[in-house]
Amino acid sequence: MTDEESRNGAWRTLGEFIRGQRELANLSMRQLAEIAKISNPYLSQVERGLYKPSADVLKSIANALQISAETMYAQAGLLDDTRGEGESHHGVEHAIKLDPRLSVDQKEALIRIYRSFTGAG
Amino acid sequence: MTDEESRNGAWRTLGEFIRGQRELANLSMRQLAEIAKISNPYLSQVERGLYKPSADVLKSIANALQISAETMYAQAGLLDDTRGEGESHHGVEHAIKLDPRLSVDQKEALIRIYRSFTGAG
DNA sequence: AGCAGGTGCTTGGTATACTTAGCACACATC
DNA sequence: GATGTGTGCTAAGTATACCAAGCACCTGCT
Repeated sequence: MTDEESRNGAWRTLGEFIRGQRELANLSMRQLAEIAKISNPYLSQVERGLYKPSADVLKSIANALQISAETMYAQAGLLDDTRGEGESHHGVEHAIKLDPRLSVDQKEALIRIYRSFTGAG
Repeated sequence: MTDEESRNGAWRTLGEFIRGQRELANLSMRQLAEIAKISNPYLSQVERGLYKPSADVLKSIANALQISAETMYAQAGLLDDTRGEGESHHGVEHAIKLDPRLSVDQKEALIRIYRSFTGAG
């Protein structure tokens, strides 16, 4: 649910944004819905801010409108937070955390060693 | 859309990814759920790949785990991933090499350990 | 006047994301 | 042994994202 923002917040403008992009691309609801593989009534409701589409659908729509998914998520307020505040300077730690070849224990070990080298922080 | 892939595809690994990050952060399900403002049973189901969380929830979890929403979406396969995963195993070594806080010896040590963990190649 | 094909929107239902209550097991402390 | 607190998981319900069918309106055609 995440608060009441569900209905008032960025989702409203997201619908307007989609409608704008759709009209800009000279597509009817049915056309866009067809391409994005969603139903046209649903698209209608999304554009009027009645529903908040899932990221799946969002990506599909972005694709159909030939804009990046990132732009879409940004408009949806899903990327907002201060651009990687906590992690931006953790190049090594971040890379370690994301490495699928390492077990959790191995990650912990590596990070511990890394921090001992850099003096924590 | 996402017919069978809904349950077999990237969503499975997303759950594993979340679980890994959670354990790495030394958080229990209830703790993480508390921070991310979702219920712990739901988190359990997400981690086992039974459900695909909405972008909203995904962002919330990412936030709670102190990783960027983008990384989360990339893992979920929701971002036309142009980057992020390609660096998966070169990522760590590369990040180590680029870190200005590490001495050459320290870099060599870390990389050696890292390779011993991954079985090198 | 009629119908054919376009537009966006409403209705009613299904699938699934998500929650609250509670189970089953482990490890303590009494 | 009992009691309390931790863990993850199950069951059953609610909320909502999403779809198929169809309505109301407009425009052009014959």
